[in-house]
Amino acid sequence: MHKIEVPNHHFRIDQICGSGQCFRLDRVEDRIYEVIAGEKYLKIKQYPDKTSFYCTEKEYTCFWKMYFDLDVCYETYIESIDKGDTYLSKAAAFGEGIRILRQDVWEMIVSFILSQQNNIPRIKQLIRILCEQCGEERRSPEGRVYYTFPTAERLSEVEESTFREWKLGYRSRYLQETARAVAEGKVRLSDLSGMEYETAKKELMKLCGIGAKVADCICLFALHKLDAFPVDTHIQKVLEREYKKGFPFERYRGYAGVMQQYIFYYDLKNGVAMKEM
DNA sequence: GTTCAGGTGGGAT
DNA sequence: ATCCCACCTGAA
Repeated sequence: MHKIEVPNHHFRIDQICGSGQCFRLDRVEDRIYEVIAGEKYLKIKQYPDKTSFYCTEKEYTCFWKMYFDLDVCYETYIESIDKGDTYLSKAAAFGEGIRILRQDVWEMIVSFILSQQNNIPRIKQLIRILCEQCGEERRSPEGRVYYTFPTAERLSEVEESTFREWKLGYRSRYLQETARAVAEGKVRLSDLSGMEYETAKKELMKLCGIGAKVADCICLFALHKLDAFPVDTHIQKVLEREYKKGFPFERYRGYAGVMQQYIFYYDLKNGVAMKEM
């Protein structure tokens, strides 16, 4: 099996895995991860100093390098952090290997519609059901079975009641209506990446089940609009606790979303650590 | 039994 | 505009 090796410069798969931006990236063995993006499958092995991508040179340069945003230097983002901002400095040091992925728009729309009032394991489970029921079965180079992410056209054919049987709950209607709207071309997904952040966000919010928070997640994790700063209940609490005078969005103009990820990951992992004490 | 988990839509003010 | 609350489900 052909593989590509890259140094781990501000790149940690486990951190990306735990940052909640991707629901189809999983650790399958020690150091080994698998990710499915749209129709594509990739096996990854990450050592302390380097990462092996099990794919061809072409697949790496044309897709995965871009997908993991490996052309961008995240050290620059981290170095720009206000040294007097102890909380953000600690958060960034803790999650320094996080990268903002460039995921598929439709996949993020569905994933974050399902994410509301839901936890990560359950979101993953719901996505797994959708892929197994409506995606296409494929095999990895090593023969592992996986399922592609179902298209809007395919999901628009599914009854709302069927989604409810699959335990999507009240999100069933949102998904049904959004899949239909996208399949009918009411919102043209291919146009979104060319739009400014605010415009793309407004366009996304035309879809049923997509409010400000979900739209920001889609802007950040699919459209790579780094201005997007999704505020969920977790981030809200951190802002109230650590930034009573307001978060310095001006200072991080153009990449506040990267800071959001450091904060989110830091808060999420510390929350778990606290519970285990 | 209650609350909460990475919110949103719809209706009342 | 802003507030309020119902909404599916499963786990603590």
